[in-house]
Amino acid sequence: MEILLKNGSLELEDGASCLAAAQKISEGLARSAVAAKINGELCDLSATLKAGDTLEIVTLKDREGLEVYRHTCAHILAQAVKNVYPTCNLAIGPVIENGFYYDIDFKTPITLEDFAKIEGEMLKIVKANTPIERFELPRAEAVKLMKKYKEKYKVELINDLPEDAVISFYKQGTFTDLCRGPHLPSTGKIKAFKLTALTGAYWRGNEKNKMLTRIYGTAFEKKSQLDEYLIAAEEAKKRDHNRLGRDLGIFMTSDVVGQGLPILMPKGAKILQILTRFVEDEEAKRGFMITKTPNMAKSDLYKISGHWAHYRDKMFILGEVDKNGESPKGEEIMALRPMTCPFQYQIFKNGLKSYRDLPCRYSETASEFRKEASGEMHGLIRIRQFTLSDGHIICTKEQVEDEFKRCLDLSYYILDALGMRNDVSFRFSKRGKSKSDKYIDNDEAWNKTEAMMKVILDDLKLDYVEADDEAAFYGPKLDIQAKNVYGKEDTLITIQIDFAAGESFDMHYVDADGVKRHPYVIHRSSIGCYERTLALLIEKYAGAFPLWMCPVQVKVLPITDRTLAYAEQVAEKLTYAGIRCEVDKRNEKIGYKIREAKLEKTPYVLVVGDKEAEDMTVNVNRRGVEEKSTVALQEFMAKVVEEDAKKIIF
RNA sequence: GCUAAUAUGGCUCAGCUGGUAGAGCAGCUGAUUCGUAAUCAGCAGGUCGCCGGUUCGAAUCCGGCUAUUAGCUCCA
Repeated sequence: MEILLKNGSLELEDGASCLAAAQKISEGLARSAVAAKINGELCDLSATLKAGDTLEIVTLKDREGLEVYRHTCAHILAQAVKNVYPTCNLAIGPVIENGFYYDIDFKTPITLEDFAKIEGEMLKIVKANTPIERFELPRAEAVKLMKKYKEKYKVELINDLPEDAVISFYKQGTFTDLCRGPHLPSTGKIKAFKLTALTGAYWRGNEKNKMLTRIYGTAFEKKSQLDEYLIAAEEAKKRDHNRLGRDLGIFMTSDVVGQGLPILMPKGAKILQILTRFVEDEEAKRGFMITKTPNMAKSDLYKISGHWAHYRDKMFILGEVDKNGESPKGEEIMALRPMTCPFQYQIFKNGLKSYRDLPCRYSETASEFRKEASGEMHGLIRIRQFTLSDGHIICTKEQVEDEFKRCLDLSYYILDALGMRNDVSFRFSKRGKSKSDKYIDNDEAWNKTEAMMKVILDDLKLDYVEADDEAAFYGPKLDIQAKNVYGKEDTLITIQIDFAAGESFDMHYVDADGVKRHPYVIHRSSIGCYERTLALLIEKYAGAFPLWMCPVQVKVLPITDRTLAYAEQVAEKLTYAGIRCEVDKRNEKIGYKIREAKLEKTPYVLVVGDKEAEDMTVNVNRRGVEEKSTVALQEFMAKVVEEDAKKIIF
């Protein structure tokens, strides 16, 4: 029979396997093959071919090949765990970005110390080089088999498979696991693996279900690649803002202040001030009106906005309330604001608006408060009080598209200045099919707004992923996502269209035809949450920020006390020119001072000695540049001022 | 909130199976006045996160709380 390849064709015996095909092409290919694709479908190497099939051999060079490899490793982990702890129950064991995990229900909890034992058992399974065989069963038989092995989670999985699903199993020696596959032909193919973490995870991702034990691991083709990966992961941790930010004196936390309440120290506060001024000025240039609204309000406001019904458990409430959110004593209840929207709406409602007043663009550097669950806090990324560049554009239906695009343009501009434009991805966060009570109940509004946003996003040719059940309680969002050093993704910036607020807040404007109409609202952030953005900046630059956002741009180091006066004179001139600088006045050797200034990642270090003092020059050490140069102080100042204004990203 | 781990001077960490704390860096003092990533010496600094329990005796064992970290859930 004839089999089609990417380039050319192959003559094989009837019923030949993919592996046989690979062997016919070359022995080398057969050795490196891990799976195959028949007519584009990923399958085992043992899968048989039919005349006319298109065949592609998958190796570890392919992403899918590595996934098959890691998935097989997950099965080896499962088998090893079953060997060591026969009473445990297996749940699921998928491949993830950098490896795999397996969720397991242990009768008695295991610890990290048990990893050695499990890894040892895995090694035995690999060394035994057991063949891995696929077989299929009808549903009833499949359930029976898993019941025999007392795998209750697998039984549940089988029962939830669609009616027409093929139910397949993989058997390696005495171990059999429910799995769609494909897998490697035998366990001996695994060369380098390691178990990396031990955590908990809810069965089926639902917090109402039992929490299982999740074992994370990874596997590579070669030991050297595994080592490289582990070292890279260690290196990434050194950039972790939560460590670096503290080391560099950017922020701290205090037990007595509380969880999720970071304290920004002078350097961190300075960076935020620089970013805030930049953003507020840019917003003003783009027609935003700055507002300053209260940090708290009566529950009455949140009842109108829907927060009281949909968001109350995440709010800090001042005063005693019952489970319906009412004061048992009939007192006035205040709450810290989790968002700025309802406050800015009050400004719009102040006085009758004409269509000529629209779009009405409000923005504010707002402190917001959200009672995140205790386990959810993380450094500066997830906190309970944060500063959001929060704004609302109140406009006509016709203006929505243009205003939305302007919001995105502003965010692009800011991301460019931060050097982060290429670090983000886009998510269209919809309610989608999910209709839980966490969303405002208005199908028409949801459908209409989601459709409207999709048209805009498609028109912008944005490369976005759609995500159901990720919307805000009041509407869909365009989320601009960024990843931290651990690869965990968070929302940096969000732009949202709200179609219901006009009506629920009774906002209106008088249109050209004299009719009162409800406006549309765009909720948006330009730079996102300052603390979170700062966290990602620390990690991106490993603390070596672009000049314009450095809390200390220049450090002046006198060589001896003789030139201290000159150093101070230099610093005074720099400060007067708007350059942020410090003088290291300590009586230390110049090498010592340079070392410290460099560890602090100061962009410019100026060494001043007798020579420099004599002719009003400075010896310039640029961060990351080996050569040093002596230039006139005036010249240096002009250069730094220019560089600062340009917001050059290095 | 859940599953786990961790908590020792400002920082990084030692302190084995319970006998009552130690180093390096930082700090302070003195000497040194030095030309590009750590000058030398001395001093000081800790009720071992907090509260309770077991014990003749707890940094060490047990419980509770607080905080931190990874993950789950959630999310700007």
